[in-house]
Amino acid sequence: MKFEAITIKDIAKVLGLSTSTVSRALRDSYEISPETKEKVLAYAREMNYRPNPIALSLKEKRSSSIGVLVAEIANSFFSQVINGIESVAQENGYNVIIAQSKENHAKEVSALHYLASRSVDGIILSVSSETTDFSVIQQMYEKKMPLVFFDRIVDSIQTHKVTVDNFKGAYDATLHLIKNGYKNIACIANAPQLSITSERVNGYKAALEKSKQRFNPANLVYCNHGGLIYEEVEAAMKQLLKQKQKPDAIIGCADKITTNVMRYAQKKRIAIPTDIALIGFSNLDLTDLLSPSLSVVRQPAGEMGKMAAELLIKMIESKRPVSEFQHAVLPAEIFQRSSSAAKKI
Amino acid sequence: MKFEAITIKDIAKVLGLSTSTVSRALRDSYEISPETKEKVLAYAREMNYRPNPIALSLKEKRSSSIGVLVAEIANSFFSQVINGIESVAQENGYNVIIAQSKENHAKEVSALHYLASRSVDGIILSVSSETTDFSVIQQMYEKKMPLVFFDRIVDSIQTHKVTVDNFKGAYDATLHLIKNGYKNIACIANAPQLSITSERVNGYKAALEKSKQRFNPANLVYCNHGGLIYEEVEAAMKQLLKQKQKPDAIIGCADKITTNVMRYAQKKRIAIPTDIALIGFSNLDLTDLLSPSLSVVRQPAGEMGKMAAELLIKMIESKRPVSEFQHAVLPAEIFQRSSSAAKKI
DNA sequence: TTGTATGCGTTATCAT
DNA sequence: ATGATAACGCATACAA
Repeated sequence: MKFEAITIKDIAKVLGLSTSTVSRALRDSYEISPETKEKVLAYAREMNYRPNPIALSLKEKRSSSIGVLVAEIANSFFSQVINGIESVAQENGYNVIIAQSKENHAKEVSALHYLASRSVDGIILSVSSETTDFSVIQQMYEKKMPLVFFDRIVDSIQTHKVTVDNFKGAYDATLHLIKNGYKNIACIANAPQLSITSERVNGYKAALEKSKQRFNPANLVYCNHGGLIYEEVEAAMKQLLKQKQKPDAIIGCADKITTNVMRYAQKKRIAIPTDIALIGFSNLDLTDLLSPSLSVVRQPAGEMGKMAAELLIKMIESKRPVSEFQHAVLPAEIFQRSSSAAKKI
Repeated sequence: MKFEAITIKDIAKVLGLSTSTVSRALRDSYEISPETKEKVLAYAREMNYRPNPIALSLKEKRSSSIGVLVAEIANSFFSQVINGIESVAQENGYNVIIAQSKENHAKEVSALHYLASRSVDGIILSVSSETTDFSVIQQMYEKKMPLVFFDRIVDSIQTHKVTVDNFKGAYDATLHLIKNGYKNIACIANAPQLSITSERVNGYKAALEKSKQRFNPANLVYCNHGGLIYEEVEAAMKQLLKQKQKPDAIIGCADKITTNVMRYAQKKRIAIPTDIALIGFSNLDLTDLLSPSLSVVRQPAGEMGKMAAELLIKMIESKRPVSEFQHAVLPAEIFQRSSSAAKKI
């Protein structure tokens, strides 16, 4: 049997006061005499009184908790985002409830219902790579659930959004390869329906165009599960490498795609970057140590989380419906390893 | 203004029934006539009625949420553990509330108070590397808050514990180096007050002893912040390398220590394993791709999380106080990269 | 079979 | 300056 926490009622009984008096004393109301106030405060401190947040939630019709929906917690990008969210939430007296979709639409829907049924005050989310049907999200939006998208956004829903400059990240990465003499650059992208995918692919294409390299559609392969499954990336690599004109470099458009390309290269004894160069989006801790095999496009994940949490909390706490929605676009950073150390370029 | 969810009272009013009848009909009570039941259920379904979990919590004195306290969410080991916890929690109708200590005792204490004040039904935790004073945890324990420790446990508190076989992990790792001909193996360990630290250090010492190698105290350095700060590991490396008898191999006893040793080696242009070998505890995704620079001791993090969550939920839901506490010890796995692929040894 | 009343912990409103 | 009461949404002991 669990320890019963002390309540206002307990304090009232012991001190021979009414619950309302105690409540007011604790909230430092002006209409309570200094002596009573002192007495109540002293006793409350002594007994380590803490207001019951659940009772408070019931009364205030808010739970002081925000839901976070990501594809996969055990993914460095998402865990870094959650890290940022948690720190801001904590500062503002909110708690963070985590749910994951595992890149699966059905799980995503059930997780959203789950969060809503937990009466979170708002939700920060990144849609699963599988999702093409946004009706559940749309529904929550219409029911005025405060939402903030990050990374993988839904264009058709008008709310705060936080993303990185995916276009520029991919553009810079491609240009980086071109400048280093690569002439036949392939791109393994995430699921085509994701906003981040088209942005990155467009950056890739734009860099080719600007450098007068022709875009070859055979050099662009999509991974519908975001590279989560190794076999998916393996198939993509096989497809790319069976061409007569084999690519001499690859852009990996997601964490998992990048690492699975490396895994494939290792398995097939393809040397990076001797046989083929690789630059990838990745937020893994070690990626800057991996070179010379790899250059890395790193997303400011913690910052994204913080910003998303700030926007959401502002949204929750504003009395009137928000009229102006922000779309914050943060810069990605490209890291390249020189002979000595990883350096930002 | 947020959408107002439908309540039992609303249903009762529309259907001309009392709230208790509706409540009972929804819970499929035997004392309600089939017709009434049908009517209520149909309307509830139509209106997409969901019971308010907060009201339920207030009534039942349980929140159906479990708190998780880790050092750092954005650490692959912890995020993998959280991943496991979340999946089990979800299955059992619990939600997961995250808090992090950042390896700081003051933050740890405040996070614990925070979770308790959020009236979680139980807490899964791994103590911060800084912590030497367990009085707050002890207090919660005495107040019957269900607790499950994982990884970094507190021996003096009698409750369920989930750890990996740290002794054997370090023992095997050391033996692995010895078998490969290393003669002067150093160990960079975590904070000395952590349970995992002494276990790993003991495994290291035992392997040396068994192989008739003398343990040299100068070859053992502790990192009080768990290697979280790069400078800490840098200092440890400098200390080790300034000896006349420089070590020819290093065991890194934590994720961050391992990667920061690599970072140091890279910075100082020390080749791994040519100049010095390294085997480290690490749960990073890429570590098995890093070789030949590194062998890795990997912890079954997801499993630990699942097991911890199962134990905690069982504990929460058992009516009587638990009499027998489990201490589950899971095996660690050592990975070594051969010329072609990472293989488990 | 159904309805009424009470309580979970808190605060706001209305007395006194 | 303080107390009594109602309300948040739900479940349940007790009446009818």
